[in-house]
Amino acid sequence: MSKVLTSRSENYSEWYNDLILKGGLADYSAVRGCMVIKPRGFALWENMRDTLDKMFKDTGHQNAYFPIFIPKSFLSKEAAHVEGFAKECAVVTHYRLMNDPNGGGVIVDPEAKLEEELIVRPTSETIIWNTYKTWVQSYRDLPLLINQWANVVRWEMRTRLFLRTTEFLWQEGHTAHATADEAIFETRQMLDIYAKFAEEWMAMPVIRGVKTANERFAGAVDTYTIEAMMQDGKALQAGTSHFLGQNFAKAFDVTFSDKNNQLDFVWATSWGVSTRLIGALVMAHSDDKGLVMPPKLAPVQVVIVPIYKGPDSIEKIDGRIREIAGKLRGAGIRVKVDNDDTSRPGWKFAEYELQGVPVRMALGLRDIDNNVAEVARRDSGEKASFSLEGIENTIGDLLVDIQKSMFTKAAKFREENTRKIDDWETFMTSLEATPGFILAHWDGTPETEEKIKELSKATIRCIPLDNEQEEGKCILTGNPSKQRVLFARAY
RNA sequence: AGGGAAGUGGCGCAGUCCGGUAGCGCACCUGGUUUGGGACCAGGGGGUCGCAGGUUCGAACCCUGUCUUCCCUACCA
Repeated sequence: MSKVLTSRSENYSEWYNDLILKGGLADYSAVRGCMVIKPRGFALWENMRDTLDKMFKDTGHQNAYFPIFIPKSFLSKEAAHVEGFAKECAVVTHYRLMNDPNGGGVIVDPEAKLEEELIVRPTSETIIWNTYKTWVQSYRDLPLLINQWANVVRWEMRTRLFLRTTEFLWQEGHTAHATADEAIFETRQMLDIYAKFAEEWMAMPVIRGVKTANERFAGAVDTYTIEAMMQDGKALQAGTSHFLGQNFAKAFDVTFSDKNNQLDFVWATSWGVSTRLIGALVMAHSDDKGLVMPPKLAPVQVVIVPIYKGPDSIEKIDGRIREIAGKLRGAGIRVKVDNDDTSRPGWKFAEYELQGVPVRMALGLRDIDNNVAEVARRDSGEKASFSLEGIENTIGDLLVDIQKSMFTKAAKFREENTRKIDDWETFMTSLEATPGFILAHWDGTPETEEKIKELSKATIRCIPLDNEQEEGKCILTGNPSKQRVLFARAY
């Protein structure tokens, strides 16, 4: 057997790329920095999307859609916002091609220059707030709770499948409120929804926290984040929720009359998660055999592989398998039956492990005679013989257990790789030797944060919410500090 | 943008130093035997060697130019 995957310990980046490509989630595309999401990867995204979408709607949000193009002038209305995105925007300057008069292919028609260039949205705050201006007049129009599922483009220098691509899919929520308190509540509520999704659906423990000024979203007053630990000990920002204050309302002149007929600017939030979640899922759980999907999101939860012994057994086995698959589906389980006769069982076993299917059932004549199936769980690799009597309940319970075990395992890994450190030397050696999360004191100044980043490549991932207050001395400067913050190297 | 490497069937590569008309593994197609951990045998199809010039009787190989991609540094969901 030739080696299929690079091992985690050998080369973490290559391992990750192999998982995506060979696990069939995505491919590189003809366009630099962009990727093709393949059906298997997209099915995973759809499961994520549908789950999140329901959570958004359960909290009163509605979906809408805004244009992909943003007039250049919109971007200059909020100073910090431009600053943050200007360097990575794709710009549309022309609207027509023509045949090259000098022969050859087509060229941009110089006559067809746009009067005002259009930016391909890197995020939609500006075009949305320009619209909200016309939607909001009175406190009766508030709150405005809108989400959009869309693609955005950020012209990054270096890309990485799912984690950082030039174009990516995401959802972005944009809300408007009458009071700051209400907007802050919304910001926190959406952060909690993201955390719940990460932990209960992705089986990925996250730390909720607030970003420091340096790491804040361009144009936000406060940026909240969920940070997850990947298996190489690095941090990944998995979702953000921003309290935007009145910044965008002021930039786009969005005002409303309150009950006392007083005019005020609205208070805003925005929040988003992207296809990066797929990258997070892959890096958080997979092993050297391939992907490991949490049952709640896995496009296929159970694969049934028949084991034939000569052509006469096929009919007998297939009949029994259809029956079992029917029972499982009846119990709401997503089942695939692989009775493709062109590949052998051993190949299928390896393939579904690569794809991360949580449960595999193998069924041969031997099993049918004993009224059992061989059941293997992907997360631990354990195999056992299960009675076919009430198999739908047994498998249902098993899926629940796998979901739970995956979370427990990831949480344990995070705990083992999170340390409290109080001196600079240990901080540096620890980052090199055993990457992970470090809880350390910081004097609260952007300068110190910047200096630490420069020296160690570690950034403050967040100031955890409900953080324990504790007197201490800054890891770098020795200045007084009131609490520990979360440091890590990050993706 | 600065430094490093690579472009050869669908994928991964060898061949380049030393020029002689393209090969290996996987995948694919046909037939057969198989099927409880990535099967085996036999036969078969597919590449103007990134592109453009040049040197030469002759270029994947030498020379010049050019384009592209990947890796390492700064930004980011």
